[in-house]
Amino acid sequence: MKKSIDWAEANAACEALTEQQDSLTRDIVTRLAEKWTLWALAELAEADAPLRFSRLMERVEGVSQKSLTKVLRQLERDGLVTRAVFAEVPPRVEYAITDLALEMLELVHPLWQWTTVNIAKFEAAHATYDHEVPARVKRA
Amino acid sequence: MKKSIDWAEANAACEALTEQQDSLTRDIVTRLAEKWTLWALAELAEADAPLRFSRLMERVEGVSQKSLTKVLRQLERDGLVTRAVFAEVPPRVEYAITDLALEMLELVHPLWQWTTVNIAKFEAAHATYDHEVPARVKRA
DNA sequence: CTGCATCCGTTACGATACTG
DNA sequence: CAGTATCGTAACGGATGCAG
Repeated sequence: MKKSIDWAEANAACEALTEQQDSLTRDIVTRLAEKWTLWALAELAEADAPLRFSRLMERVEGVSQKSLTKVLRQLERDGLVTRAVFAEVPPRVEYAITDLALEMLELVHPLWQWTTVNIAKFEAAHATYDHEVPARVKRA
Repeated sequence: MKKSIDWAEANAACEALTEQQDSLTRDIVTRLAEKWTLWALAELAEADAPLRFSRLMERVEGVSQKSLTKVLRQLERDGLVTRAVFAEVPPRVEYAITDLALEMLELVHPLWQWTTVNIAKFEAAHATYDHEVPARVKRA
């Protein structure tokens, strides 16, 4: 069960990237954990069809217009969603998830799954933490 | 190659969690992508031995003391690293990665790997994005 | 050596009001 | 309907100085 990562290989892969590519990799992964990104992607994936801005906003419960707009713009820039504007009145804009994003979600899913399965361990860790004295271990 | 996620099942798993557990799951995943968290964990995993604060700080290039301290405290609370204080002079504090964190890294690794392998696609997406008019599609 | 306290600029996010 | 503009709050993260 302990297949342990090959760090030599992993480092080699990292160093094969340009400075810029390495930075971009970091950015992509970081963005995944911004407050609404994963949620929005998951809703688009689950819908399995293009969604209008307002439909998507209903599903991503609690997001503000501003934040959703920003997140979607970023995802579009990253090639993870497509944005289709229809010149109608009233205006219609549809967002859809790309194959690239679907592939990515396939990899994020096991991580999420594992976290939910092991959530008890994290709860336990938090419960026992209080004992520790954060700063000094010192006696009086 | 398109094994697509079973959303019904995924949702069921989510709803089996308490409000608090769901929130904690989100927190854990979110923290993984905070600026230094993954990097610090990876260094501890690669070292495969406890590291002193200053050794770790050398390896996590560019991190400030403040940020590293904060990250390590959080990881300790989450049960992902252990912190051993030795009552010596000068003081020695050693950080080590836990099995829980190693298990987690196993799942994060493929995501990172995939991102580096597909980095060209993201670069391409960014390169072609400029054409789009972010706001109005309007004619003149 | 470890790491807390403080200052400070930047970014994230929400609420509200307004436009095509 | 789908944003943009503006405002205010909060959190992030670096730099520096100090303490045990």
